[in-house]
Amino acid sequence: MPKIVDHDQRREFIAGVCSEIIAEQGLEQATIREIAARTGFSKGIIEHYFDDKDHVIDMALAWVNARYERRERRATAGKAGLDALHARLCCVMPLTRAATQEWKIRLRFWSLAAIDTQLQTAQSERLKATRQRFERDIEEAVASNEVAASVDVTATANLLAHFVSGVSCHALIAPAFYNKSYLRGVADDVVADLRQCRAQALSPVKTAVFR
Amino acid sequence: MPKIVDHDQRREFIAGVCSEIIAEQGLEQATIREIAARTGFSKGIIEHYFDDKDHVIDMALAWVNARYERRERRATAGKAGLDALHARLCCVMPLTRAATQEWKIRLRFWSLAAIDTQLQTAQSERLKATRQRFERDIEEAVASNEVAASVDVTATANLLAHFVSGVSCHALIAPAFYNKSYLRGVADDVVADLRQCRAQALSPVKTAVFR
Amino acid sequence: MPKIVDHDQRREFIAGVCSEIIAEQGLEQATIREIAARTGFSKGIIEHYFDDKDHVIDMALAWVNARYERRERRATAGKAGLDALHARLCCVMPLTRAATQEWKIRLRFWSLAAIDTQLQTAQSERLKATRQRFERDIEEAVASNEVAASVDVTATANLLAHFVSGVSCHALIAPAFYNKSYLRGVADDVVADLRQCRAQALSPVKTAVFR
Amino acid sequence: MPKIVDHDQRREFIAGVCSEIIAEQGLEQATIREIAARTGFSKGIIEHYFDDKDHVIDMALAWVNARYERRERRATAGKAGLDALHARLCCVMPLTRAATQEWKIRLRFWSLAAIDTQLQTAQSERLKATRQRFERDIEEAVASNEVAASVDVTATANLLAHFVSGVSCHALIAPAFYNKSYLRGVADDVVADLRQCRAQALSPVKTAVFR
DNA sequence: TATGAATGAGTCTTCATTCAT
DNA sequence: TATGAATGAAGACTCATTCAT
Repeated sequence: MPKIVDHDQRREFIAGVCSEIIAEQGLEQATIREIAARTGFSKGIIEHYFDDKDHVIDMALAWVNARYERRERRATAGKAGLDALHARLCCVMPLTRAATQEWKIRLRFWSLAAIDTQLQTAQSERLKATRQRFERDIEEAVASNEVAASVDVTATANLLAHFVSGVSCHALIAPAFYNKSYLRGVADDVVADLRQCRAQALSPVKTAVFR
Repeated sequence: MPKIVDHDQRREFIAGVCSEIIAEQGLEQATIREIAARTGFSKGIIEHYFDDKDHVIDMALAWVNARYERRERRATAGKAGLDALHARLCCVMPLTRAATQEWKIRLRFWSLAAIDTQLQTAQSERLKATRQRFERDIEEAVASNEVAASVDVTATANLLAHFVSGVSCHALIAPAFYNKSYLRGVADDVVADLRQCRAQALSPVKTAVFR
Repeated sequence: MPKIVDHDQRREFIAGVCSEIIAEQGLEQATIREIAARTGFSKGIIEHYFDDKDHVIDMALAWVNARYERRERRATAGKAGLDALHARLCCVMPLTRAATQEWKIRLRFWSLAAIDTQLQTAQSERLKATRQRFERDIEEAVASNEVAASVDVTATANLLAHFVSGVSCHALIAPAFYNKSYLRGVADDVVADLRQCRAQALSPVKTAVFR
Repeated sequence: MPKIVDHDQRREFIAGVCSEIIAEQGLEQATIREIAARTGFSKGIIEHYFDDKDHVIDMALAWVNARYERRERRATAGKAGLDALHARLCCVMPLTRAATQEWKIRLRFWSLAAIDTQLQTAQSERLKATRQRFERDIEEAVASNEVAASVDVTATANLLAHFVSGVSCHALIAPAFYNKSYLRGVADDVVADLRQCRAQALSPVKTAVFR
């Protein structure tokens, strides 16, 4: 019998290394050769566990996404409403090495999806899921009277998603200016503003932004 | 007797074609060969006018940025305050073929800058300039009493920048959902919310978001 | 206690599957991988029963030849003279799926032997054996007075061999034109013409062709 | 201006070298590397003149076919009827180095066409053209009373084609037995037998073979 | 006996770049 | 100024073969 190898486990390992390369050196440098060198395997072994290079890349993206979701679940476990929302924001934004790595990869795949219609489905699905998690948080906040019922949940969730994507992108390309302290500040502010909605009992506005 | 050729003009032409390729087919497809084929020039001519391929790419980015700024200046000419801000937002967001093309290219270069520190300077400079234009608009709006003086101009400008980047990215990868009508809607809402600040005479909050 | 396996039987099975691949997809596609996949065995098992890939290929050719001879013996059993000859012709020509498969493989190995002197010995031996079977048929036909004694047996056997190889090759590359009905027709004609030799009592000519 | 190179001429040169490799070492050895080495060019230059490897191979086959036809035209120039037929037979059969080379290549492509339906069209077209040239010769022979009018022209042309293909194949794999002297002998015999048809005024038979 | 993990050589192809003309 | 000939490096992929288990 041959050496027993857990294919999934090894695939995961390779995918993880590949995602590191993508984050550090770029998608173009994620060559079979580089992946082999970094994993310590030979070039051929990569093909042994994957159909082709695209398969490795796809798995690397999936690996990153899975890791992010695991992290987000851990960060929001036991929390609800604005608390959960705050944790979620802090988990997405590039506040840790892992989150920064994820954004570098995400940005690259967005730039691919922007050009290739075929890739848009997967990316927009993920976007939708993110927005829905925000919606759930806000709904909980409304239910627990943390936020005024007049708030447009969907519009606000969308705005939050746009805001968090934008600030994260900006943090990647101007990390000195949009540093961790800045990121934490805007996360606090955003949640605080949402909470204030209840206190001031404002008339309902569509987006609840800049109100 | 050599043929008289306007070098700058030709460089601009080539840079423009190159930026089209980047937007349509991706940075990797912007090969000397492809650029030569699309421009109708021979391969050698390309490197005759440019140092090397990177030079062409750099010029393509510059060309796109220049075109954007020209467009923005035209769109905001004669406007001030929230009017100018609204025009600026509508000009940046992927509401036209040109703006969409620009975002595709911008996104790609952001994904490069996220990895390569050397490229961050140029990108963050541009980001700063964008924020400053927003600041000027808001300051004008405050001066003309369109917006409450209590607003934190810099924080709001930053938020606007984050928001517009985020929504533009999302529009690229989920164009059906975040379509032109959606984009115009959020632009209207954002400006309307800012204006409402004055009417309700709210207590000052730091970010003026989700208040 | 090791599993009891009939080596020869398994080798035969693998060789048969390999010959199928060669006939359907070509010699180049007859890779260890493909053979393993088609047989259901693992890659290692193939080389366990064979020295190396060439060994498998050689056995595949042998397997095809053996199958052909078995088929020919059955087809000519109890027959003699022109009857046997006719049966032999019909058995060789690509009139059945099996015969067609055999010709595809034969053609490929001929094209190898044409280049590699080492392979010519085996192939020319087989050619000689075929010719000799034709000679025996004709001798019997002469003995039983089916064919004129003046016929040059060896020359005629050679001609028959050339003819049958040529028409079979042509049937492989122009199957619509040189179809089964055509093949049966020329087999009938050839035998009929040989028989007519006796009736017309022609003066002996060397090749007895086109006379 | 760049060095002036006649593309067609260079393509022809490369195709010729490629056909040599195919004939001497086999189609599989006709790699870009080998072609480059034999031509003295670098690997890249091959791609410069051809779309891809298949293009080179296709051109090599075309080159061989063209050379053959040129040779056949020269050999039959000024001849007609059985004279032309004899010249044609001697030109096709592997009596010269060139003709032998051609058969090695032809055999290989036949073995491909036998498997790949797509390739059959071209090959069967060439087969048809060959048969038609034989038909023309025979018709001329009939017209000039060299051959009995009772001969079935098409059937005889087909038979000649089968015969010449078969004997050529056999000469490739058993060159010692079916040597040049043998080939010339059967060519003479076949033509002589056709001529005798007239002399003996035989009753018409369908194939005029072995009569 | 059997499996499949692992390796490395070889193939086609693409590309930036240099340079002779 | 302009062309494209020529080179060589690098990439993905396929495959036979070896070997540990």
